[in-house]
Amino acid sequence: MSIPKLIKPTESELEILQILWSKGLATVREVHEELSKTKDAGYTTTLKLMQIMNEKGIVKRDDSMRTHVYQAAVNKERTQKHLLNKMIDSLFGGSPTQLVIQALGDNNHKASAEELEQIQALLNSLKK
Amino acid sequence: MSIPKLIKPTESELEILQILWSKGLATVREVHEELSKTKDAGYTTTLKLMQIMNEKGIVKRDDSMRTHVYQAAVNKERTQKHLLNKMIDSLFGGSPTQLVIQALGDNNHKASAEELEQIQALLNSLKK
DNA sequence: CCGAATATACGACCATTTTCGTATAGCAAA
DNA sequence: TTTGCTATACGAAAATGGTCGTATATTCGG
Repeated sequence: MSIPKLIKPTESELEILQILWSKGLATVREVHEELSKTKDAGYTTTLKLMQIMNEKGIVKRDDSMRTHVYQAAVNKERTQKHLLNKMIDSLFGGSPTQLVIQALGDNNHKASAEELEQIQALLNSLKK
Repeated sequence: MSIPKLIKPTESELEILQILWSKGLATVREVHEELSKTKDAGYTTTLKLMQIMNEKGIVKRDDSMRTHVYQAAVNKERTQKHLLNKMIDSLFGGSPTQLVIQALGDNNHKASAEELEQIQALLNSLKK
């Protein structure tokens, strides 16, 4: 069994990963278009980033065509969990509860009744 | 009215902030001693970090004595919330629920029965 | 008063991340 | 085939974060 490697994507890499996670497969141009909506950077910048991510093994690419096709090489949930753990340790003294409380009390991202039920269900299963 | 400025502490700065939040007031040496428990860096490194944090306004210091006394200049809860929001947006598609689920399902940081109750209480109050 | 201990200030170095200019090649329409 | 668009490759500058050496000042014990 292969231990999931320690991945620590940078800010920019995370932005690209998000796009790849949602698209599945994408070319540099597609990623760049998407990125341009919220960010202002040149095409070659995006290209370089993705090339480096490829070297790091964060993404995979099919370069059999002239236009290369990329996809994420790291698991979304695992990456989320990993970064979340880091935040729990570095910002919440190792207590996920504190984090959860802050997250739920967040007024910018209100949770819907439906979502609350979802959490309730999880909570119930944890209580046992 | 002045909106609290956007703070984005680095990893190292966060470590120092944690110590300052717990101690209230502390000298560079005290912070350094504490830091040394988990990290291996020279005294002047810690000093420099804290000097920079002072310039950035992340910490305040009283330099009326030879040995300066530092304290955090940013609010703990607000900083937590701010960084949490960033993570929710950048990694969980804006859904705090997804984050909460990941956090509660974390096996590295198991929540105690007591903590679960705490979350339950919060959940109850949110449901109304 | 002298020297050791301890404090801050400051500059420099190094690694990493981010940025982009430029070179070069494929491709397709005229 | 020539022109123009689009692609990748590559190198290098710029920005950032972290590290520490060294200089200098203060304090205190003797």
